[in-house]
Amino acid sequence: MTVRTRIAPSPTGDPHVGTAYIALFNLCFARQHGGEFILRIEDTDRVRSTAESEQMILDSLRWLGLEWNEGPDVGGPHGPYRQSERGDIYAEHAQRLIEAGHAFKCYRTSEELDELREARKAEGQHLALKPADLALEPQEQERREREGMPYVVRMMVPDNGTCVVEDMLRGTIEVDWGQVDAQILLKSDGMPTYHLANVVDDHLMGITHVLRGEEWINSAPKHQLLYEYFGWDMPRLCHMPLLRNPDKSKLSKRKNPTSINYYRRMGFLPQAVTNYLGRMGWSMPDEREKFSLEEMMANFDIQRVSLGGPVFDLDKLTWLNGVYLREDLDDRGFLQALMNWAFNEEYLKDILPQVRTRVDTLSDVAPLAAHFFSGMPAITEASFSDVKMEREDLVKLLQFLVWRFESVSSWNKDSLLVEVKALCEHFDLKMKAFLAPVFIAITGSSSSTSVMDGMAIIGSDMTRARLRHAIEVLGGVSKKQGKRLEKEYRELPQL
RNA sequence: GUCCCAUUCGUCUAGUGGUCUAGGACACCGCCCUUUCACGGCGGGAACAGGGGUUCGAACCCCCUAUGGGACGCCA
Repeated sequence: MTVRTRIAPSPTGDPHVGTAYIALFNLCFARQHGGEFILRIEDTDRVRSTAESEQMILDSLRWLGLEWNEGPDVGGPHGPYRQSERGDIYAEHAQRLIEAGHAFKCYRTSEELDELREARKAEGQHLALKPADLALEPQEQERREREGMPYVVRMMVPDNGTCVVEDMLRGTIEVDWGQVDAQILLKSDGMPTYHLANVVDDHLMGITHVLRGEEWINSAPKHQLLYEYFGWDMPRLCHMPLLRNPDKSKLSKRKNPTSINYYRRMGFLPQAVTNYLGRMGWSMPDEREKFSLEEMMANFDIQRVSLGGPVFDLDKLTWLNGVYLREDLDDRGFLQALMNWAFNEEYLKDILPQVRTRVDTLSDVAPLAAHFFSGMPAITEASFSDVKMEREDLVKLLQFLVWRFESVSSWNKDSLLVEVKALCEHFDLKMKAFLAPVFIAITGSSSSTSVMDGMAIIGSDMTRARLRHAIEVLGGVSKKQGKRLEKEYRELPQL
């Protein structure tokens, strides 16, 4: 048995807890059956993945104690789709489908596609674009081909009938082919989409089981059809429930800290995080709350996965972490954990330059640098009383900053400065005035180390979490207010 | 809008037709322990979404409704 999961790198390289969650279940499932667990990072867009962001993801999975196999090199662009010496296996396979009449070149422009979709929507119909909808008049097709216009390769899909897909947990899922569109297989730049790449290299790598997130259910018919077109055996599919925010929506960084790095920085023990993830939608046969990865693998049974999307509950994770700290560590172990966490040369070397020039005695260091070693600062609305700004404007400023920070692709001082400057301009504030409330939100006091450096060091999730915390302390944003702010934010000129 | 998936305490869950006046955990509340605060111990409130079937019997099987989520990209 060979089980695999694919992970999409995030632009910041921050590995999502959802990624770790899926990886954990893949690993347990594979090990339980004595199989291999293959992890593949993929990014056919090549906008997210850099050697650095890839490394960050692998590092944090390793930190959690998850292990994986490389899997065979099937000759395709591996990982972030590097070009292979052995040629482009995806283009070759797409060509095979075209020759067999299972795929076709589509010269439709994106404007035309928008129109088609608009028309669909106006009719109140389903939105799927079928091969027949996309077909051009033969002369037009020929013209565009002759003029070398860009094209994509799409798969043929039946117009109607029922597609039956088997899921290991959900049983039979039936989808009307009319709902399934003529999926793009090869983009106009020649790169494969997930759908093609996933099928082709899973087959070549001998994958027998695929455990992935529930959001892929709707694509399963396309994948199944591709296997049929190629005449290959299809791996068994299993769609795991999605981790949720407290409001039940799909776990997102907009509403929660979702990065493994946040939990690491926050001082959670890797075994506690892994254990907690293992309790999401799953339970040990004896229902115990605390178990190691080994125990989970030994007792694993995919059928014990419950399908309701579990809400990620920080309180319970925190409690569980406390249990580990108290029960599993003696004084020595605790010290070791502390050193592994933050009291090590690697972390301290980033902080010391911030601190050295600002102290007169060594005993000044701990209070001054406290925010590098803590979670949410102990602040109240009164903490902001020296800032000459209305409460509402304060909230707006912090909220806008959070939103801008959400899209920062590479978390370092320079890119943060770009965001801050942009907002200074928008609010017509000097940098100093703008940063005053940010300072309090991040460091918890009105005098400390450089806040820009501080944010760079504590990382994106911790920074956003503290800014959000400050917003809450200031009374939060009501739904109505949030909508208004969002509208204003969207109208900001993008830089 | 269309389709798909789901639905047991506020949250994570046990439960796969009788052992369910529904069990455990987090959170909350109370009491005990304690020179404070924690930890720990004991206890409490708190759920089968609703309606129809099937069955001697339904949290469990079927149907409908409701609610929630997901998908509908030259993202993954």
